[in-house]
Amino acid sequence: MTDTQSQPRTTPTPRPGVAVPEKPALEGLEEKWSRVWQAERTYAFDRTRSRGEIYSIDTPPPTVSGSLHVGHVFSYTHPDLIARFQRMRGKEVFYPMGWDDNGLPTERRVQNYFGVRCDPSLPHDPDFVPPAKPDPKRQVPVDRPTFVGLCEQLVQEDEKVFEALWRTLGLSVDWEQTYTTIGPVSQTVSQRAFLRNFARGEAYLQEAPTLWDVTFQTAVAQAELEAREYPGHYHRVNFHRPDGRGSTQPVPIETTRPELIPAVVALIAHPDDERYQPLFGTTVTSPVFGVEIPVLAHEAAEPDKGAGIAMCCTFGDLTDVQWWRELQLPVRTVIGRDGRLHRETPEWLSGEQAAAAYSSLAGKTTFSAREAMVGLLREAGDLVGEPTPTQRMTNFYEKGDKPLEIVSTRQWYVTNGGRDTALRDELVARGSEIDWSPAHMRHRYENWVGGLNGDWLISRQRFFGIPFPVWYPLDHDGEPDYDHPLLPSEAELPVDPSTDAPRGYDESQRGRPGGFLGDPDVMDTWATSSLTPQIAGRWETDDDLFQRVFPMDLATQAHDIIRTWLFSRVVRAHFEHDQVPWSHALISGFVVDPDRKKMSKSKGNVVVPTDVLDKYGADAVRWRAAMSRPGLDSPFDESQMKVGRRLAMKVLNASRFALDGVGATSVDATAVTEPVDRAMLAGLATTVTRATEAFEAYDYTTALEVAERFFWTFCDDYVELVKERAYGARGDDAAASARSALALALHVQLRLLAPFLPYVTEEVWSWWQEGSVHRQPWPGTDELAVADGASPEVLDAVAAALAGLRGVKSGAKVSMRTELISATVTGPVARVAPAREGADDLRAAGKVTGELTFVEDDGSELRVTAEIAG
RNA sequence: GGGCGUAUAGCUCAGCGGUAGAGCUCUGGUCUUACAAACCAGCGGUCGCAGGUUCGAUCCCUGCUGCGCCCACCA
Repeated sequence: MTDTQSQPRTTPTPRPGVAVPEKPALEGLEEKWSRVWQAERTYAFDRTRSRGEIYSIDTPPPTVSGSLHVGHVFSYTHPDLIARFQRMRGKEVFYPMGWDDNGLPTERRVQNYFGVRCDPSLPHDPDFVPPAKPDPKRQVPVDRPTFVGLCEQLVQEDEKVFEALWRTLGLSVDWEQTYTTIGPVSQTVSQRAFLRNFARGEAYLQEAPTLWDVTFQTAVAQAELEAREYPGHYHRVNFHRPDGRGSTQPVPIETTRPELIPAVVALIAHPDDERYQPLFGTTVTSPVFGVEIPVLAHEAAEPDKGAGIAMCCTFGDLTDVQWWRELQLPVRTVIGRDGRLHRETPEWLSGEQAAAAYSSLAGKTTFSAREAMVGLLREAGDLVGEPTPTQRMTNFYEKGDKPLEIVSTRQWYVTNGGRDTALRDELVARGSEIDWSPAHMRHRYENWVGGLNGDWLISRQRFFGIPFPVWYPLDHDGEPDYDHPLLPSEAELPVDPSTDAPRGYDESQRGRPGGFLGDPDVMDTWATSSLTPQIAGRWETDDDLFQRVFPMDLATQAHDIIRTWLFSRVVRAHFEHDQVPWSHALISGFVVDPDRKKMSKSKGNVVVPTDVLDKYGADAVRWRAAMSRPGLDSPFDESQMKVGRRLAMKVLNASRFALDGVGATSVDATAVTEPVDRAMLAGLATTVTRATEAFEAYDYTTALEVAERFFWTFCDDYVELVKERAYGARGDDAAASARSALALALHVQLRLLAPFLPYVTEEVWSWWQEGSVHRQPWPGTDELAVADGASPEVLDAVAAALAGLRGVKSGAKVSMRTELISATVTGPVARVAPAREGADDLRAAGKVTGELTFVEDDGSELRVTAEIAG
């Protein structure tokens, strides 16, 4: 990290024709400088540099079809702060940007925007024109290639908007290094990684009960679940003992989902539950349908829940899946992929009465079927009492609004430790190889990995995604052989099995007995974005680049996607490269509304970033972003934007004073002789050290705080103290000292502030220096060697004394220009002695025309008395 | 129920073993030729509660309480 320290230092040599505007302003700086940066390729990545000289960054590809709020702007600013610091430290920064355009959010947006929906069974219509007036309630069915084309068309528009926003914000991304998650590079990388996972046994195809969203009609993964409160009713329902066996007493159970009674396969109670022990091993019959099912014992049954005996259906919840698997129960599916009960009467309900009852449920949604079933139970006399309302937690797809069902489907999985303890331990251990900011975010990672209960489901029954590079041979009956998939070679990638034929076949054999079937599914977007380091680094297509940037140095993201994006990248890099994908993870918090609620479109509390950027300027917004520390949520408060804007304005004005007001444009180190000047530079050296240490520790907030604090003191105290002298009030030598110190201090401070305020610092730099401030070396204390041996204490003490003089005037309610006939500074020797060294500056700044006396005593602080003229 | 975080001035947050800091707000003042969308000065806190360790705790330990986030919870 320190190997960049030896590069040559710039010195404040003014360019010919220093030009300072009469009235500097913030307006227009974003457009002016982002244009220059693009034209000059200021942030272009030089790929000839070695891995040790490169600093590479993996940032989240934003969902381009999603809506943006200020939280995104904040969290995207954070990696830029680090990127700019590292670049100034001499690192060649690899800072690409990706667009996440693949997946369901884009499909949804296209459906609404064009008023269409995808029907993959339709033949391709190359002349399709979307409806002129989209009607979201009557979406026009379109074929899959057309639908994908519409998606591609729309995301291109979205991506332009995003790039413009990021450019305005001043992200120092190399815009020649962009990727999209649907583009050919991502397709090739995703398919290649998948083929390798498959070859190593890390990816597999399995028919199994799957969490299923009935709205989008796709499987979803554990990481996409969201538990929400959902209203329902407990129904007490009688099961019966078959005639002639033991007691005729009914067996009541409680259920919130009576519509699943036709799918019941067993009643289950805890093995130690004495109430039900006599029933274990016997059978009961279901109400209404009269299906005979066993009563079984299992540890997962909880005696104090409901009636203490549960009805197990295939499948009502994840516990049902566990029972079905462990007790080897049959599958009796009644709910279809559309969330409705099957239209045909299931074969196990063959009895006349059962079939008749089922016919009143067939084809209904779960909601309607539940109502109908309650009616049937009531008629049969098997509903005990009335249903009682309850609120229960139910799993939803995070983007969906109906509870998930569990449907048995064939899906692709990637192992992630959810079913393999050894792998889980390895992946947990990977978390410890990452340096986390803040450190406690590692617990989130470990918590999530430790709690996985199944492998990673990567297939989705959707359209705008990367297809699986897989076909299945069809036997003579036209049945697919899923155990022997046909795979392309890596050289053939990318492939689309819905339009490409596998090797050894031709298109005419698609769907024919003896022919082939393309895998209809696409990969989930996380399956692609889990490979962003490989995509950005051009894994396997540009090995030279890849070895220079991978593994990366930094991953930045907000804490909500540790379980998805962060973890999935670790999984992929673990399998493919046997290492972590980056050494450091910087986790942002959220920007929340003033009531500390998460911003969301539905709550209507979203702050639109373009509004605040227009109103306060990019530097102000970046300042505010930098003030929110890693991992901490931060309430949005518009008044704080003003503070950042004030700082940016102050940089312009103070610079104008130094450069134009007193002509402090160059440095003569030998001229810096005045104690106050040397003290200021000594303080600046301390500031440089502290800001650098903070940045090295990824603590950009502290780096900003120390630089900013120094800058305000510099403006309010130092500049005020030396102003008269710099104008020449005490002769040429004293003025030269002040001017050199001012120029040097400005030169250093512009660079300290450059990562945070890229626009104003660049603007000021351009007034008097060559090149971009963002390509200058980060300041070092060696540049301030002129202050060696000096102590900041002189400036501190003189500034305190000046504050005392101001206090006298403020108390007397007179102008700061008012002259003082006499003044006395009293205090301990440790304060008075340094104050005395700046006596002349103090006299000038405080307008002390008469005697200025210093008195040492035993007091702990400086005290000032003064006599006002007139 | 489990995990993590957090509790400091009206607000947003620093500090973290030696009797509290910043910015914003608020109050009063100043048109001081870099800056009036500025500047100067000031008011404001028994550092969530209860124990413990220590010569001494806002800071360390234990417990409690509040708040936030993540996970689990569909009988």
